[in-house]
Amino acid sequence: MASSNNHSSTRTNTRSSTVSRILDAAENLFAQHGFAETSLRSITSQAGVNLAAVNYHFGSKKELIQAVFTRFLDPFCQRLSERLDEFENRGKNEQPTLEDMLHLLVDEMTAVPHSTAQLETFMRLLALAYNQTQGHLKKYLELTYRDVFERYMKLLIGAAPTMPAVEIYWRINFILGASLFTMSEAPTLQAIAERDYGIQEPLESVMRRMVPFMAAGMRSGQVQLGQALQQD
Amino acid sequence: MASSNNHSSTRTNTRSSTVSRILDAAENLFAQHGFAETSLRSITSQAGVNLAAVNYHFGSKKELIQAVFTRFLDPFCQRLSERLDEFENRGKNEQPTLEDMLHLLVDEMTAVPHSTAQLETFMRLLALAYNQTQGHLKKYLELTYRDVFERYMKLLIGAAPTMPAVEIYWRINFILGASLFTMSEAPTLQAIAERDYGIQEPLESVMRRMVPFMAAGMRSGQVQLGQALQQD
DNA sequence: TGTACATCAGTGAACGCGCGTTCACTGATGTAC
DNA sequence: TGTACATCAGTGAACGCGCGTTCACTGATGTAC
Repeated sequence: MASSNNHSSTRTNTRSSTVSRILDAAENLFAQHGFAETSLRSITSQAGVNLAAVNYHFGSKKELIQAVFTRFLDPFCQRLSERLDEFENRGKNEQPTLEDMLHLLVDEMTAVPHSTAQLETFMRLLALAYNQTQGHLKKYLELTYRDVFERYMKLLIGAAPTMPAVEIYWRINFILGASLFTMSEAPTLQAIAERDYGIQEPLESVMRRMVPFMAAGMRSGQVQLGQALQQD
Repeated sequence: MASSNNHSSTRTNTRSSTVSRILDAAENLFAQHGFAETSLRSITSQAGVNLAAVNYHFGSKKELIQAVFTRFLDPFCQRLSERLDEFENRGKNEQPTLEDMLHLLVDEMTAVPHSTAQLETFMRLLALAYNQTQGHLKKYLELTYRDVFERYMKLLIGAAPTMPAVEIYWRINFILGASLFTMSEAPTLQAIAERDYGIQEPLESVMRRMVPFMAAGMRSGQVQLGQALQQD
């Protein structure tokens, strides 16, 4: 059934809402229960379509999972790539700072989804994908989006303070982990924050909170002459 | 079958190696493939025991999963609790620092497992457990280990710099996320570090790298009179 | 304009498979008298 | 010391269930002549 997969892009009648209904339902159910724990029956019944429609339109459950990610990541990487073009073309003395690079990600992640709820949902999916140990999904994502990822990393390393490359490497992973966790657990964490501190804030605001934390972590141990107290 | 579960602790003949063989196999396979993706058949065949032995000794797959966590977390929390006693009894002017509190966790986590490999395995399991959305596991862990967790948090907050409580709350979650991610992905990340930078280091060393990063992140934006450059 | 055919989205029912769990059973060990 | 019984760990085979996938089919729409 892999060949019939092509129809959905060649024949993009807006009436083929079945495809997007399936994607919507899959996105939410996967985020709530995980990939293995979500059955095609629960997806198709929530979407109000026939069970066989998933295999008809996507070929298999695997390919449906990939399609859910593609729908978010394609426009995200497209936008990110354009912003990276601009950064790369800047002169030597107007290179982006660490904070610029971090805010850039927040900007583009919040730009793609239709709602805050959808952003939270997708962050959960990203974290789930990362936690998959030996699945097809991780390989698929690495392969598909490697180019943009590597361009971003190059600029980020350029903005990082001078220190051994391996130290930068580890700190970038600390940042990545903090982001994935915070955003994928956002709804839970926000609820606790509201209950315990009475403070209600949108996900984007939480993401902005991460920037000074991460920038300071990256710069830790680095002697900053004259600018020790103005770094965020 | 829940009642037959009690035997394994009352009758602790060392010959009941079936139980620990099952736990060993389950620990590794769960970490490699996730809970839902690991069948009892694969666990029992790797352990070299009969399929029905899991239900006989543990009652159900759910309870096996919980037992895997208990085996690590019980001694860990026991040790941690004793260290917390000591910290809590200290005088006002010898309170533990942020770094003390972070190193404390590293100390006790590395003390429990038999090998580095087992530590990595267990960190994967912890991250998997956290990523479970609405499972029995998260509730079970929260309920069972809440007390020690809350005592640790109280001391950590006491060691944190003066800033709005909600800011501390978010930053602690950033730390938690960075830790879970780094440690659960440790084998992969270590392999990349060795390939790209030729540096081979044990997991404990990576965990120690996190301490200054996190401490600096926690203190970001905080004015540090006179001690600005000696904080790690 | 009318007819024949091809293409497509979508359907209903069934398929085989692997899963967690159950159950009657065996054999070894410990205990009571 | 010997016998009867209870308790326990472990077993082999089967159970029913939910899963992803398949397949023959329908009906609507587009195209060729």
